[in-house]
Amino acid sequence: MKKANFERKSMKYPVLKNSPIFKGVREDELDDLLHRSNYKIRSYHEGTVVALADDEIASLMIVISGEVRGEMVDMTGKRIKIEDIRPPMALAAAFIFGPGSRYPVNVVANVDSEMLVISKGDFMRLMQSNATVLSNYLSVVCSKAMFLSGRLRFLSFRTIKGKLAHYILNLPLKEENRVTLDKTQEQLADYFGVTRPSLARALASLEEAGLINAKNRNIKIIDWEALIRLTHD
Amino acid sequence: MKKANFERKSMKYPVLKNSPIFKGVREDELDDLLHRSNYKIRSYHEGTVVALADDEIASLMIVISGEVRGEMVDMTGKRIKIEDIRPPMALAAAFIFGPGSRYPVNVVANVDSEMLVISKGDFMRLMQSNATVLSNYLSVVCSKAMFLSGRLRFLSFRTIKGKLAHYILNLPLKEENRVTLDKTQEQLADYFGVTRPSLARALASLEEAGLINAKNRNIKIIDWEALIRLTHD
DNA sequence: AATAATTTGTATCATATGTTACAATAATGA
DNA sequence: TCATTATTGTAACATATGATACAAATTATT
Repeated sequence: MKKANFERKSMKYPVLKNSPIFKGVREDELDDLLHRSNYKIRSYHEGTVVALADDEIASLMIVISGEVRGEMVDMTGKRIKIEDIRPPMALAAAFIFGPGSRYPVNVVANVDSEMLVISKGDFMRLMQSNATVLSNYLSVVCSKAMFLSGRLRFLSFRTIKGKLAHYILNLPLKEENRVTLDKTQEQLADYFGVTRPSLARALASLEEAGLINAKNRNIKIIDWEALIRLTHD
Repeated sequence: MKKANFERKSMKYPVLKNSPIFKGVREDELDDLLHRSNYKIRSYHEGTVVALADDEIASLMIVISGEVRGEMVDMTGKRIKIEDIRPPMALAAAFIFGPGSRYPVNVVANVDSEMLVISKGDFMRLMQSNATVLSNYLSVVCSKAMFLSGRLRFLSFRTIKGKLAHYILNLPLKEENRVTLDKTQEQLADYFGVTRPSLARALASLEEAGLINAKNRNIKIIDWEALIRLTHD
């Protein structure tokens, strides 16, 4: 027996169902929305430029296939990769509707890639016509703002011990007074924006001061009060 | 002759016309929008709590009259003021629609104040029905994200000289190679998150190294290349 | 012009962190 | 099990910055 009878017309870009912006929209509805939104598909060969830093942001662009990267170029021409963006994520989603919004970095295709492109105006109309998309997009932008705000507060701790205390206190408790670091010291140091030996020193210092017991990545919290105090410097 | 003939029904809250969220909406339209949005007015006496840190954000709140402040309370009970919020600004506007969004700080009335309150759901419907409000709000949130992102990048400069170089290079040119600092060293140091003497030292150091000539707040840029190089550390 | 209040320039000292290097330990794979 | 690699613990030193203090210079006010 052929399955054809049970098949419905498949989505053009099924990956969009999982995108932060379109998730929760019914398939047929999504097809319809897109169709009315004047979307375009643009293809980029490996290594070609998708957008240049300081280019004005004219559209919402979502990676459909392949992979692109954001990168900065310093004076000497050296490239610094910022992040990879894979399907079904969008470029600079939280910046699109800012006044005079421009791409903060260069965007280059890591491999042959396709982007779904919807102009700002069309996308705004799309949000007006579909509450789910509006809600999704607001969630994306607000999340980004919250993330950035949190990161900013985190970096505003002066000392490494302060950052470390904050980090430890926000780790999930394994058991009574025990947490486990989820990154290597190397990764943690990078996350903190400090060097690895300095981080190790801070850990040792917390232990020497009797605030914690650190055995490999397992940490037993001894003095909660003092740890909390460190996050208030 | 009486003026009454020429008077039209005045707006209930004219201050809203200048709010980032409602600006550009015609008066009668705004009245109508508000009326359909189930808005409420809440009054707060001086010193009373408008919202507590970690309270869930249930509504958009706009200061109509008076003044409120965001403040953190540290362990010892000491209060640290974050910012004052005056009419017609909103509370935590960029956080409202984040998943599980909560107030990041306590909000307290500085003086007797009134707040316009619209529930998240009602405000979202309002945005769907009015393109100007939608556009305004998106602009507010995206601007915030851009601001935070820029601030983050700024703070990621390790050295004070790096921050200073970046700051100087982004100042508007008065004339050929000349810029003017728009803040006192005190304010600048605060903005950089460093101490005032350290900032002065950094300035002196740049001058001694021959990158700039600093006379009071007037700065003459001598070595553009070297300044730019400092922003790439 | 005289005086007061801010703002700026410096100095000294303590400390946190970066830098580099190497050994010790743990994790991984043959 | 052994060997290899990755991770962690420390050390020594240089440097940037914080903290504090005070004098000089500038700006505001009378």
